[in-house]
Amino acid sequence: MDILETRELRYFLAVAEELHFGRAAERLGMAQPPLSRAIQRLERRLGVSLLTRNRRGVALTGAGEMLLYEGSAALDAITAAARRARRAGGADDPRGPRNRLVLAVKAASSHELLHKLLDAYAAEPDAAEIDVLPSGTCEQEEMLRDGRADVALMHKPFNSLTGFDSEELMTEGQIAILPAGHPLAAHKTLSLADVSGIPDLPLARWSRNGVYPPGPGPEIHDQTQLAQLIALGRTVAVFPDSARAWLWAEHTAVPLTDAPPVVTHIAWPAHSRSLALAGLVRAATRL
Amino acid sequence: MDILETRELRYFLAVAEELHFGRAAERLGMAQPPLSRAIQRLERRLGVSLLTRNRRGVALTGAGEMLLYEGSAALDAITAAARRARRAGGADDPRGPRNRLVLAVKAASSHELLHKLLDAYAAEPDAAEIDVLPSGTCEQEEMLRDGRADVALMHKPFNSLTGFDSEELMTEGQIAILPAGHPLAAHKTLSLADVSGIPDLPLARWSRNGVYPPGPGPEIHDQTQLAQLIALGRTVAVFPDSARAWLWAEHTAVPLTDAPPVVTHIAWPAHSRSLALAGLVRAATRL
DNA sequence: GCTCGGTGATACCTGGAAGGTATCACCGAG
DNA sequence: CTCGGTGATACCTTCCAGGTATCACCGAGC
Repeated sequence: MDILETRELRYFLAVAEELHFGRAAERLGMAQPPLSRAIQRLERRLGVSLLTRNRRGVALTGAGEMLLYEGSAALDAITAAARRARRAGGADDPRGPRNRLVLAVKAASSHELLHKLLDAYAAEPDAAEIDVLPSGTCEQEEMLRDGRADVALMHKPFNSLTGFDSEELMTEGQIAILPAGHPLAAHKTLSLADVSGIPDLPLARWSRNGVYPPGPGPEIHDQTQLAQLIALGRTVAVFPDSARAWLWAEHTAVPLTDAPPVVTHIAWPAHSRSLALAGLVRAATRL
Repeated sequence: MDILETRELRYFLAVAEELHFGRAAERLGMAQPPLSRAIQRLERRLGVSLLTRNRRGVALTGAGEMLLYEGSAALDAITAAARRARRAGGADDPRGPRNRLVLAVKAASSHELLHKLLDAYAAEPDAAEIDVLPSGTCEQEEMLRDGRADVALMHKPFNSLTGFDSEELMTEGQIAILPAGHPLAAHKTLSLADVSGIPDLPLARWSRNGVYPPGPGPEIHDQTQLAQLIALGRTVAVFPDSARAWLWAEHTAVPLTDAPPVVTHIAWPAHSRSLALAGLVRAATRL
């Protein structure tokens, strides 16, 4: 029943995502025929057909869709197990096995809360070492799932907390960051509608999992680039209040009245049972 | 990095649980030498030592403990993926792929709520078929995790809901079920202390994952056996209020004043995204 | 209609890994 | 000092994963 090898799962996921045996094989660094055979074997073993091969490509069956969903989670769990075991044994640490915890934080988020958290935790007795791992926009969930991180700072409503345990740390409003010279910068407050429909100032677009939302605004790769584009009067961006910390003289921050508040949580996989993690969470809730 | 094959993981878990290569190999249906080699290979590949082999057996290192924890979850996720894919494809259903949902319920729990739930859901348009899967005491969590079930009725505080999403359905008090002739049966109410310290009437013991808690009372395998033992005046048991449904004439139910209330939840894996499941949960919350 | 490009499947071969048996090396208990 | 019990090693066999060459199929062109 559990005759599903990691390798087969990896192969299937590649095909299910590419919907093309040739490209999937290339991505896996192998030839196409063994890949076809592996999938056939898997289908035979499971007793269901996962893909329909018709003219012009491949489509997923119901069972295939199910295996794609559940299988990605399972593969994440496996790589997480391997990674966490390696870390616990100090495999990537020349100083040998020590108590450490990897904390994922959005690269663009405020340093203030993070500093307070790290200081508070470092003061605890038997504090583990914390590796701070900067992550892309909304990448923290994936990092927790596949074991690159043990705990993360997440921002509702941008991150989804399903499957994780979490504690609320902080709530803040959002601001629009405008070029200082722009007429709208003179306002005391703005609404989302005010900043989303400006013809000469399109909203900046952040990538999410490598994909950019559609729209006229520029595609943003990092915070410095964004800051520059705003300073040049080319775009406007919406950020949590704490972004004020990195504003330039050429920027103006205006509070948004109707933007949803951003709630920062500390979150971790629900099954975690680590003392170091418990200590960090305790320190966080005491902030 | 994710070079951790399912087979290797299964092998390691067997050794980690048995702490003995010979017994683990027997359990896996293989000879001991290839098992030893497989574990060595795994340790070399991960770059950490998982077990310390000293005189008189085997012990887990820190990395080994981590892999035991995370690895069991990962193996569950894999078997769940395989099982759910098989089910979605109708592999074990001669009538072919159809929309079904497996609901795990504690075998001894009340039929009343279950009936109402199934009836309410069956009335929905496009209702999937529900397979009701009776489970042992507190086995529902495991069944959700390894894919034998898609959704479960759980009873707080007996079941842990960590890692699952859930909705509360019902709260009830607990009762002591006594032989009708026993002096205590005359009381209007009792406390936990009253029923746990009776010399001639030791508390019945249910198995949990095949293990029985220590105590003088008889080991119970099923509800009928328990009912008989109570009727014979040999034991007493504590149950949620709804157990009144199956009492015999020789039994007397007495409410417990200080027993924690039992809350029935409908629970499912947090990552589930099935329409049928959503419908069932909707029907459940409307009860 | 026929070819052509692109798809996945099949045939066949080969190297390596997984598993089995026999045996060793080690150590603690008598 | 042996003996029982442990895990490790040596060596062999089998089988499967992967590679190359090729086929079978189909839709789009000319």
